Amino acid sequence: MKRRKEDSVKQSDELAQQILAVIDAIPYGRVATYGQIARLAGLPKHARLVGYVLKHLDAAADLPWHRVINSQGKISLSKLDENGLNMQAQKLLSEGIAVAAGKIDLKKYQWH
DNA sequence: GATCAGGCTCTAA
DNA sequence: ATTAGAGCCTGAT
Repeated sequence: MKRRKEDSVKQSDELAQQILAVIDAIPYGRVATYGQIARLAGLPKHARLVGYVLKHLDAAADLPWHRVINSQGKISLSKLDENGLNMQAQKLLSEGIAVAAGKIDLKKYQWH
């Protein structure tokens, strides 16, 4: 992360902003992959950063982080609720997105 | 600065 | 279809 001095400050902040903006734009009933989000945000190779940002900055924001999955259509997190079920999968299911064995059919639900 | 780790991705086996 | 290894980049120590 070394850039021109003028950018260095807002750089990281903007990256997060862009990422969040893209995620926020994911429509109901649709999902997107980390890589896709990174690309749309203008960050072709920062798929991991997307995950990182979400993990740390989702609490207060009302972002549909559950609509973000990896390129294989799987859920990477293993956050479980009191019933031992995957929270993300539940949110997706309640939006009408089919989740079979932790996997989602990208052909049908991926956002373009 | 040098190092490490991470909700990833791509390709090959 | 699943797994393993290498690549990429950033934020945190």
